[in-house]
Amino acid sequence: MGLFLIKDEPLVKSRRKTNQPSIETLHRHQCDVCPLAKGRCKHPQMPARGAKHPLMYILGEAPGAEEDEVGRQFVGASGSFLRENLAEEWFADPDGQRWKTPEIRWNNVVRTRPPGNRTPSWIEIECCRPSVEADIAAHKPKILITIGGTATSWAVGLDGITTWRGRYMPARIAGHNVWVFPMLHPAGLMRGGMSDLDIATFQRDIARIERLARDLPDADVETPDRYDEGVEIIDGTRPADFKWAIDAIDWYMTQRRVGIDLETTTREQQKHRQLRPYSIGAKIVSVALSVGRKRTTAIALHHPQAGWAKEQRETLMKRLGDLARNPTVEKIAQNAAFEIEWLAFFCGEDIPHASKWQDTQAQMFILDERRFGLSLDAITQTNMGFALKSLYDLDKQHMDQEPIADVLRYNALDAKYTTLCFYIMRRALRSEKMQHVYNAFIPRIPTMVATQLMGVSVDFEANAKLAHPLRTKIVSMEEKLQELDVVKQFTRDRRIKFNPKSNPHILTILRDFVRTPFIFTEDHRVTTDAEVLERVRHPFAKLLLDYREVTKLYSTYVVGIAEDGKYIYPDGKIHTVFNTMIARTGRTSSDNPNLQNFPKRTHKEIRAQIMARAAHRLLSVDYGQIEARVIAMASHDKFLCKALFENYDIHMVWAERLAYAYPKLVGGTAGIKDKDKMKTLRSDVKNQWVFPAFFGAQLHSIAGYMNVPEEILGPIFDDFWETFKGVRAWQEDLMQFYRDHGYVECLTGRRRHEPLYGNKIINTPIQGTASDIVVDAMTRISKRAHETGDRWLQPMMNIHDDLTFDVPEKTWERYMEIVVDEMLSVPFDFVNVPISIEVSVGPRWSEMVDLEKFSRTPEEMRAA
DNA sequence: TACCCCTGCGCG
DNA sequence: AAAGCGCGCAGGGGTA
Repeated sequence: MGLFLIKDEPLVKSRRKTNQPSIETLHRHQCDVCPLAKGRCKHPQMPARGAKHPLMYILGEAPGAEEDEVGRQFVGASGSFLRENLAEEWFADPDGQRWKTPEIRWNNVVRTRPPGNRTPSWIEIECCRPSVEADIAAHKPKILITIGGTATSWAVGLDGITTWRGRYMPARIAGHNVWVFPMLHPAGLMRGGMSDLDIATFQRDIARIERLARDLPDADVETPDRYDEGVEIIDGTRPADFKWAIDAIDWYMTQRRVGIDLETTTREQQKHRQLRPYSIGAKIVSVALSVGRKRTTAIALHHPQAGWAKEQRETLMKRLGDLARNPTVEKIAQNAAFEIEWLAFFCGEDIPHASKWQDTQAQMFILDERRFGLSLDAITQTNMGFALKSLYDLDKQHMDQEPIADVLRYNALDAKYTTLCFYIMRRALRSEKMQHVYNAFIPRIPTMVATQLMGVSVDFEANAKLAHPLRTKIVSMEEKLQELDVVKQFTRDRRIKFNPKSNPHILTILRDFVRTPFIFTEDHRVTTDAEVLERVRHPFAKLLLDYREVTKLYSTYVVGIAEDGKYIYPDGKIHTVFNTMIARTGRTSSDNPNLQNFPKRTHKEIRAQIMARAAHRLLSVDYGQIEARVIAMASHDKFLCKALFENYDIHMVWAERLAYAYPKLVGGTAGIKDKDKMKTLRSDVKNQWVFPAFFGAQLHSIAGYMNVPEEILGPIFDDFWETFKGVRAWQEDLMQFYRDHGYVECLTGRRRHEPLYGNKIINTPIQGTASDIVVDAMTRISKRAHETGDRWLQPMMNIHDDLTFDVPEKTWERYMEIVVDEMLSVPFDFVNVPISIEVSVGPRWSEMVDLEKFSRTPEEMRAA
């Protein structure tokens, strides 16, 4: 037991320095050793106030000046703000003094005012802890409202109040269980200027507490004596272990739902730092299966201390694969993509879609998509009142190096608490009426894994062909830069070599030697970005721009995918990760490497490195104008819908209006008749005016992007919004919805939560819904690939509105037909405009030829 | 050395 | 504080 640092208290980061007193000393001597006791206060050691049997216990940081003066908590500006926002019902007290209430008790983490209202120190907090804990335990509130970061950290050991506000979690304080509701501190809001939206968030947080306070069941916290309940550990060292392990797997095979967690490793010191099954020396170290409290089994696999014979281990792996693909057993995992990818790699590529997977991370993402809340720590903390992973000190990258007993117990508890949290969050999803959103989300996880497993082929010759000239260019440009007068001046003056990648160096040169004013922005910052450098008429600026262009290409897109590059696995392929729970709008993101930002507009040749397999073709199908179509679906704007039905070019209309009003944009009145010039202007209008405006950009910024005086654009802009008044009304409705609910919703029901500012509110339902349409098609196609056993139907990439496939060249048209049909069969009933897609085909990614466009109206979709 | 934050820039 | 939005990666520069 000694190996595990499990304590009967929430996590508290050790802030102890060697020369400081121990926590025990502070807890024992309290005020006698507290630095604040020596200070001059009117009301030191302020006792808690309020109800004897409170429903809610409000815990602040420390008394401020006014609190100290009066001798009561929460009477200053922050306290008044808080009390004003509490509902009347908590203040039945007839004298109107809003602290003598039958329901609320008030206290602070530190009961004596720190000088100057500074944040109390660690020592001061610990000196006060026993008395505050004792008061809470004595008065047994059901709800503990922690105001601000200090109080929240005091109660549950969690830092980052902005991450934790808006959630609630059970915690155990001196043996008494409470529901902790972290709140932003009003003082912080006041410092930040108290925007309407911030106040609204604060008020909604209070309203949530008031809504839940009476209805919540009593808080329940998992205590350490229950950790090992039902847990069995099989390491293969005892004679009966093999039969025991096989019987266990067979038993789990009879269950409806099984939690599963893998511990894995890859060879040390290799170039891939990720735990991916494609890596050199990749091994599944152990597996744990669980049905919750009743039974959890951890089985060693490829651990050096495991006692299996080779055949025994192979049998176990095979049996594990059978369990994984068994369609009558649903699997529950924390980040299922990880388990699916490893199992599919070692036990069979049919595994992703063979059975249903549940994912606690996905549950949390649907309930509250904020980042940092998705780890198993955060999930056990919010659901069961303790942080699981932080209880251990194991090297997760190399679990085969850790003692087998530690690995297996850690593995077991992971699976067990993942399973228990799954059921808790399932109830939460149901009560929030979000279960159907989660259900729709889940199939995209195996889909993305199937995509990752497929991998992307790289042409190393093409890579080398790009790398050589780029390297030469970079070297020669570096030399040229050093020879410029301004650079020599810099070197002489500062006595350091100029580094063209260093912004401070560049700024110094531009400011002191080139002497350009352009580096200073409107908002009093300095920048050396391309927009600025383009305005500077000096060879230094030009050369630097060119240098940035080639170094960007070389280091971001070429180095890593050389034959020995860090993104190339032993199979010679890229296995990019497609994340489903990173982008808060619900879009996918791609990393290691990111394939979603490979150059296309100016240096398409970089894409030559990505090629189809032998005798294959790349097939790309992308949705045309998907976001504009979603705006039409969301807003029902008559003009926009009509334009999309009739293929009417809305951008050119406004380009013409603008050209007449401000001919300078096309080089004078003659330019209005010049087709090329108007085409360029149309594209600017589209990207710098129409779409930004649909996404909430204001006249001021748009006039700025377009380089048109506000007085000239203004009247046309008003006409623009008169034409698209449906879009405008939708934007306003969205803002109102957000104000009412504290979140915005995609048309598919997925939500994004506060705090949200300005145009994020407008953008999220658009980007999110568009992504849902694409990913849903991707999932249907991926499932079809699984069902038909046709692996080439599996998508190879998703680039937001695009799905790319790697199909046999002889039959590529058949694949195109299937893909086109699926992508045009959008199953959502909010579709009210035609959907259109564009197909391109080529031997490699730089040589894609546009082929055909297809579209389908909502009526046609419903008929089919 | 590892980690964080910043700037800059690629894509949709 | 204001801002079309959403990402990932490279590299500098500072800190523990």
